[in-house]
Amino acid sequence: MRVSREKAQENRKQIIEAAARLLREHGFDGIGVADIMKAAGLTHGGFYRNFASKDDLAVKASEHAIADRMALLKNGLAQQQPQDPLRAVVESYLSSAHRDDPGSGCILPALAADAARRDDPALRAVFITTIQYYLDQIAKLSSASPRAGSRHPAAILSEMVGAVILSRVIANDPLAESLVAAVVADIAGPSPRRASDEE
Amino acid sequence: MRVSREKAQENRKQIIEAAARLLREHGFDGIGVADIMKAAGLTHGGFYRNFASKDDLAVKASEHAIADRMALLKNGLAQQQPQDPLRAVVESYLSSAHRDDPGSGCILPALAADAARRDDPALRAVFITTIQYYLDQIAKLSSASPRAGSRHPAAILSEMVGAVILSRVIANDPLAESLVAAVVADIAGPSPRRASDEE
DNA sequence: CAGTTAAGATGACGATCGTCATCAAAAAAG
DNA sequence: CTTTTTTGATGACGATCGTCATCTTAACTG
Repeated sequence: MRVSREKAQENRKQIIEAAARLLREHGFDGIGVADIMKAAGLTHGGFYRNFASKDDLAVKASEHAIADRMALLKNGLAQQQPQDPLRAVVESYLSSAHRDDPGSGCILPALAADAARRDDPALRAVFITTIQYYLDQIAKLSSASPRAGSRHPAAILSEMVGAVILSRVIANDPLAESLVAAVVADIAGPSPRRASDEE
Repeated sequence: MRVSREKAQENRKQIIEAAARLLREHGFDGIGVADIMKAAGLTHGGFYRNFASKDDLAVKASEHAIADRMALLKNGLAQQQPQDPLRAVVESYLSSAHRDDPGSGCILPALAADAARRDDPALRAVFITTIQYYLDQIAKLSSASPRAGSRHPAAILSEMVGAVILSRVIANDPLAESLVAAVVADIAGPSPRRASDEE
């Protein structure tokens, strides 16, 4: 049952998107090829016409996931134009929306520990690129922030990623909310008064 | 082939220790019961006389792993008596010895992301206890540190855990060393001059 | 329109998964 | 010493794993 080239290309995109979500939710070893294909609305048969291996898909899915996130961050900043962009990014990264939905979130808290266990250079490369991207962004944002660049971007990124991971493992425990609040305040300073009543 | 009670107890300990190492190295879904038993010097047959399930073993192994780490931290501080204990802990946590050997390291960077994906309350409880323990220790240590308690323990712990995870995924890339150095300096301040030439 | 190409469904492969029934054998209990 | 108990080895179960061969079918090529 051959389909049109456009349909085939769309199917391939569906596979990558389903994989991006399911791999982040269940880990590289927590989800199978068949389940990914089913989530994409296909059977497992056509998989190896699209990808060389499951590892290959993992690379493509990770790339797609992080490209999505980069676009989301860029658009968010462009239309919000926050006065403290670093705070805006941290609050978004540590929001319950992000913490409670790893499937559409950043690959670093979701998959970095998994990726560290593989010796797939292509996969590691995606994570190196991702980390470098975040470091650049944080450097740029924190220089435009009230607490101008007082900390190294690597420190801020580590703290953000660690906080998301820890908050996820203790989700539903009151400890989670206090941890997140402490980290937001640590990075962006205490919550500012509303813009209308600034001194 | 029955063995003595002492031998049986020792075997059980071997299983837990092998599991603690292999689970941290390969993740909960990355290693099987048979391989764990083999690493413990046994066959897979006797497993379910010792543990109710693989999940049950994961809980016991995580508990053992963190108890081991707590003892190591306690002993290290007791015999070193560092003048800046928080710095000593951070430097140890971010040392290449720890980063390059997840199998005998802290369960937070190794398994927290994995644990967050399971809805096993017993397993989550181990991680909640572990996090609470670290928060208490950091609170205690940082009040005895030169940079006295200026930051919330949750911020410091998140940063430490995140840094280990990120450094592991980019191991062998020069970025890893600079990230670790930046995080150590961020938490403990710039490397102090030797004690002999303090001002 | 006829011939060719390729996408995807079906189904199977060997391996491995978690789990358990069974059994041999030696330790413990009497 | 005899009997009972229990450890751990053997082996198998159904399910699932990643991967691939085959075939149908329809899109593309000429």
